[in-house]
Amino acid sequence: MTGRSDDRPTPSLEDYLEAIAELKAEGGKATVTALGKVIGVKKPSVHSAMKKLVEAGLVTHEKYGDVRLTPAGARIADEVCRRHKALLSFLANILMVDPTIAEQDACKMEHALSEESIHRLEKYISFVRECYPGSPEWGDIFDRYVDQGRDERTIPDGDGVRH
Amino acid sequence: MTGRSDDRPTPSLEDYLEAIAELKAEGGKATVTALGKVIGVKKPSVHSAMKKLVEAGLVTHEKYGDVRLTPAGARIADEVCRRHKALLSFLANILMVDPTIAEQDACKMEHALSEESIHRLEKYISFVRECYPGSPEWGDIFDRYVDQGRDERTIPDGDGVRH
DNA sequence: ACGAAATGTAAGCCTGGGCTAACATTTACG
DNA sequence: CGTAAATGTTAGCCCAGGCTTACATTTCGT
Repeated sequence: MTGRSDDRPTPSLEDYLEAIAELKAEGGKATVTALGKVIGVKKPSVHSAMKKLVEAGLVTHEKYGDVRLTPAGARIADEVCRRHKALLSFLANILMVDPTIAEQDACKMEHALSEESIHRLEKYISFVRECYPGSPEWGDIFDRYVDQGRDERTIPDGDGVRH
Repeated sequence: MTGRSDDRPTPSLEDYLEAIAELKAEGGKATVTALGKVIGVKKPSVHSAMKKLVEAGLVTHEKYGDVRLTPAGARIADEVCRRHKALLSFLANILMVDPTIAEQDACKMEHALSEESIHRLEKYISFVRECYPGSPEWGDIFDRYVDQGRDERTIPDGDGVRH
């Protein structure tokens, strides 16, 4: 009863599924070279990854053709994308981490979080959004807090992190 | 200017460093078998990991002796531990994920987050703690929100996850 | 429509990080 | 104090997931 099909593909394979979905979403074809560029690996690496995904029944890939997600593959790709979006939103909009770094971190964390945690994170994000509707102060307040260590009054707490 | 010594050991090696620190903290010796039990691997795996950590100058390990962190190793172990604690605190205390799952997720994510994100996460945690000092309502409100999809009024969102 | 450029595939290598089986050393107990 | 149990080490294997190099197929431009 822990969580449904928690037999996730490996992080690497999840990345490939995500990239395939991404390319399709942009109206393009998921070719071996395109995937290689998106993910940052060489063509033969993509090829062998596709072999594994085909075996797992997550994509179809005819010789010299493009790659397509099966329903099962699409479902997983959506899941990964959902995790990515939630993490990115939290990092960028709530923690207000630099967008580039937030993106990098989301890419890595999206493979590490359980379904339960992501579920609650999504809820938390919308909860915060609804409880502080469009509050423009929020960013400033938290930003000052991060830089100074306290809200208004400056009382150094000496935790060593300074920057 | 991106981030200091961002040449982290691999996730696996970070786990070993963390475990060594943990064992010491509990007043024990970091032996090969103890490490194997903590991390969940066999002795030879520990052994070869230690070889790498010795090469990297992060631990000392004399033949048939116990393992000790060098200053550099201790510094990294502390960092990892800091990341772990921040993530665990966020998951367990703010998202209120089940403690066991929170612990598992923290273990995996602690290798994925950048220094910048962890820094801001730590600040966020104390910020929330200070802004909602001991509010016992908080947990209930958010909990209901998670289960119901809205704050007070019940508007099911049908996302299928139920538990 | 044919050959060059782009694209896809195959074979084989490397590294990280596990494992087992076998051997070495140390520890502890009768 | 000597031997069995515990502990540590070595050698050699496996898998994931990259890589290069070489070869196959398709696409395109003239």
